Amino acid sequence: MLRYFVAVAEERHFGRAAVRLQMTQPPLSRAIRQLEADLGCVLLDRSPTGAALTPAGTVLLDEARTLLARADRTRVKVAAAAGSATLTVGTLADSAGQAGTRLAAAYRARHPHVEVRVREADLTDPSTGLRAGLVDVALTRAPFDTTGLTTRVLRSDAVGAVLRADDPLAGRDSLRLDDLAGRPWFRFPDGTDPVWAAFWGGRHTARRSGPVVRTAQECLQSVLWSGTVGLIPLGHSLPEGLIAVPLADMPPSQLVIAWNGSGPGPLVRSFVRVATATWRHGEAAAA
Amino acid sequence: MLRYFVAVAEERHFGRAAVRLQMTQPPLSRAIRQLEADLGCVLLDRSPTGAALTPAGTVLLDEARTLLARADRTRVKVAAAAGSATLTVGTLADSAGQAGTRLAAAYRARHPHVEVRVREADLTDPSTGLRAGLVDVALTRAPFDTTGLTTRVLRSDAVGAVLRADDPLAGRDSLRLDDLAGRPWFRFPDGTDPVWAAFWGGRHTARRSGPVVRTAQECLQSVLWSGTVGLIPLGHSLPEGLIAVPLADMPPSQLVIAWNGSGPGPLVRSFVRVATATWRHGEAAAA
DNA sequence: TTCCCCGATACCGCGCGGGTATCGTTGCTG
DNA sequence: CAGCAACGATACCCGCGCGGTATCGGGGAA
Repeated sequence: MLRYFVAVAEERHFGRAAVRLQMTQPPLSRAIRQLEADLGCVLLDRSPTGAALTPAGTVLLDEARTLLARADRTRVKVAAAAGSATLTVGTLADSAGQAGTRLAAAYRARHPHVEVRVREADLTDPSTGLRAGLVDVALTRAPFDTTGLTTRVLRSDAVGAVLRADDPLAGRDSLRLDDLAGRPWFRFPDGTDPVWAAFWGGRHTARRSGPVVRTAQECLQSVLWSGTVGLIPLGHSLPEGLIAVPLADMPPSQLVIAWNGSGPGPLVRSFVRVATATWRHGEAAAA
Repeated sequence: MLRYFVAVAEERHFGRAAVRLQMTQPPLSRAIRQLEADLGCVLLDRSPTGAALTPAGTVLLDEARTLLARADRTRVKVAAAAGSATLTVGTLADSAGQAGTRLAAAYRARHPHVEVRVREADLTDPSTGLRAGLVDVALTRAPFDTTGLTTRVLRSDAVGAVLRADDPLAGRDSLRLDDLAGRPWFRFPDGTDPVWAAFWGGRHTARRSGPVVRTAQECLQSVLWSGTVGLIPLGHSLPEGLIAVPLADMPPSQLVIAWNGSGPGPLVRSFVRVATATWRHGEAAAA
């Protein structure tokens, strides 16, 4: 609230202040009116050319700067008193995409004093790492063993088959798994097959032989080098020479955030919060 | 938020702090957890015997007290810079009831520097007073001429007929206007009859003769002294010897807050806010 | 006089801050 | 040691408020 006022007072312009605050003008106008009602006096003189400070507004601007600065210092002092803090994030190499970058930036901005460690993981790792305490929170893709964990779906992507550009099926705009029958398949790392089998139900996909893939990139390479079937959530960028065709009868792939169910600490709670917000609002902004 | 933390930290007990803050324990617990997530560290050690401050919590308690004190001082300074302020409230003598007392207290608490003037009014006065600028905001009863005004209904009361205890109809638990046919009636002050006539539609109630009443109290006295029909919103306390019987075919009487439609000042906005909250939450609390 | 710019308003949807009901744990006690 | 009481946590619900988009009114400038 006070930040809003400071922005408007410094810009002397509601529109520019809204831009600075990364919001739109109407709610900002309303917020300032509410602040005025709360304090019981007019803070700004509105005019078609902008806004000017009243005497009361001038006083408040000074005080608000002081208060906000002091509040920031308080955050630092409290963090210092709490001692060093560490958060270990487990992540599948490319599962988060560019929103993951925004998440990292947002979280660092909010908790500058927290040392964030990243642990790359394969498909089996996130859940075991969480249970073992090696990882505090994980960004990964469903399905995996969730016993004892709390999860939240961040986004859901349709899955496509990855084909070489010269593949006879490459021109189709939609495929079914049956179209890929007989082609060589890949395997997931040890320990994940049962989960995937359950997830896919009767779909005859997990095989006893074939190359083991841990990430989408390995899966793509496998298409190029081993000629296996490739699967990837749509929207990922593909190497030259590969094409993704939507698979009509594949369940969507879910990007999931997961953490240990029992008593997550403040850092984990905050991380989940920021992550949820990042994917909720951020996806639209990125589009 | 900070007030919540200070309360818990001082009480070292969530339940007692919730009482002090006039709220319940669960949302308070949640708010503290959010604060912890926001700051990225644990502030309180919970135990079955209460809550103890962590080092970070100790630091925050001190800082929070300073910040809150400074914020209070800021309110005062801003109000002083704004100069003296006056709000004139127009009210029908007894229309607000005891919730009006709570409203006055709440508003005074929020704006100690504002001089609130009260202007008693009769049924015609609030709307003319508002338009003339004699009154900033009015608590009155519908209907009245609302052209150029903004109104909000605060509560709605069924209307009853007031009878002397020895009246033949006094034993009934419900009446219709026809039951009162032929009885002497009262008049409203000059200028209100057209509005009331429109409000009541075909109901033959406004008469050319009879005593003029401006408030419910006068209407009651009229019953005692002139033997006229009396009308009153149910729930008001009645003098000895009078009884109110619900009138089935009378529209409910609405307690209304009204103000000048064009650009209400901060004080009026705040008043409307506080009044709305008072009647929304306060009525249940008073029951 | 026309256009344009700025702030205000109207309206909508979702998340959050309130609420109630209930649980798990723990320390006390008979 | 078993039962209980107390405390904080959780689950769930609801209404308000804060965000958004679309649009308006009203002064200045050309």
